[in-house]
Amino acid sequence: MELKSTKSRNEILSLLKKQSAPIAASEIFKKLMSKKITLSTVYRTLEAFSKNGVVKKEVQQNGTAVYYLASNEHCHILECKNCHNTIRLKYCPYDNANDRIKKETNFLVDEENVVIYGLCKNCSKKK
Amino acid sequence: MELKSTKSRNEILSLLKKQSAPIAASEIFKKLMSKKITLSTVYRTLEAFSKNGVVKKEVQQNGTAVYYLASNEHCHILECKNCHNTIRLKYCPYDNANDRIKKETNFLVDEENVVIYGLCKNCSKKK
DNA sequence: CTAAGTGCAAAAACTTTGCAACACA
DNA sequence: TGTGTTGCAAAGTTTTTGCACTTAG
Repeated sequence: MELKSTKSRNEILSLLKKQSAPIAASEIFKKLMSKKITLSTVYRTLEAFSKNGVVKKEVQQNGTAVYYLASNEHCHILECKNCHNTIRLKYCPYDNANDRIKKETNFLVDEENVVIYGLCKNCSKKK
Repeated sequence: MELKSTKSRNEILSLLKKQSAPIAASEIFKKLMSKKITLSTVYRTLEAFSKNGVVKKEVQQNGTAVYYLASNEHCHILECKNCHNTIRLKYCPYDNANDRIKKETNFLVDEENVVIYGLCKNCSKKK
């Protein structure tokens, strides 16, 4: 798997760099509409990037996948189910939990939700 | 929304009671094949149960949804990505993490993964 | 009786794939 | 030049929906 550099791939990569939260393939497709990139190319590129470790994929609770740059630092995003605003956490809230799981069961958690769903301050007040 | 008791619903409910891990709609359909229940009935029943709080739904990382009885006790299941064996946790490993998030950001986490993915003892050794 | 549930088939939403044309290294 | 990449259209999966018929309460 060589990973050639092409126009499409560069566009997709630089778009991903601009994102502050994971993005869906269809969104990428829409945002790069003017660049005439096919949806299948978007999917294939994202898959290639995934295999290469450049991006990570996460399937949301609505069933659609979102992608984000596999940056060096492991971080999490809180997304409000109501207003869809996001908060970026600068630490991993699950480190301790995963350590405990490891100690007690020898189970190695390797796939956490990067996006954590819930209600933000404002929206939880309203309910 | 009344939630009538029907043959199909009773079958699905008792099947759910037998499960030790979340199950997909297609699996329910297959297991109840002899009972002549349509796949759309399975989906509609699960949706009705969800709305009623009888079952919960979770979308896996492969994009398919799984369902489980909303039992009184909040628990988690560790699923090995390699061998697919499951371990049932009797506590919520994320309680502390969610408390901290709440304190620091006022964000109320309400949708955790019930199924946590990773590698079990044996499979993590092999790699 | 009548609102809710079901079967069937068709549609929807997202993702993958086959194949021929194309472009990077 | 040759392998990886792309476009296009078609197919695959899982889930949802419309409508006429049936059933529980």
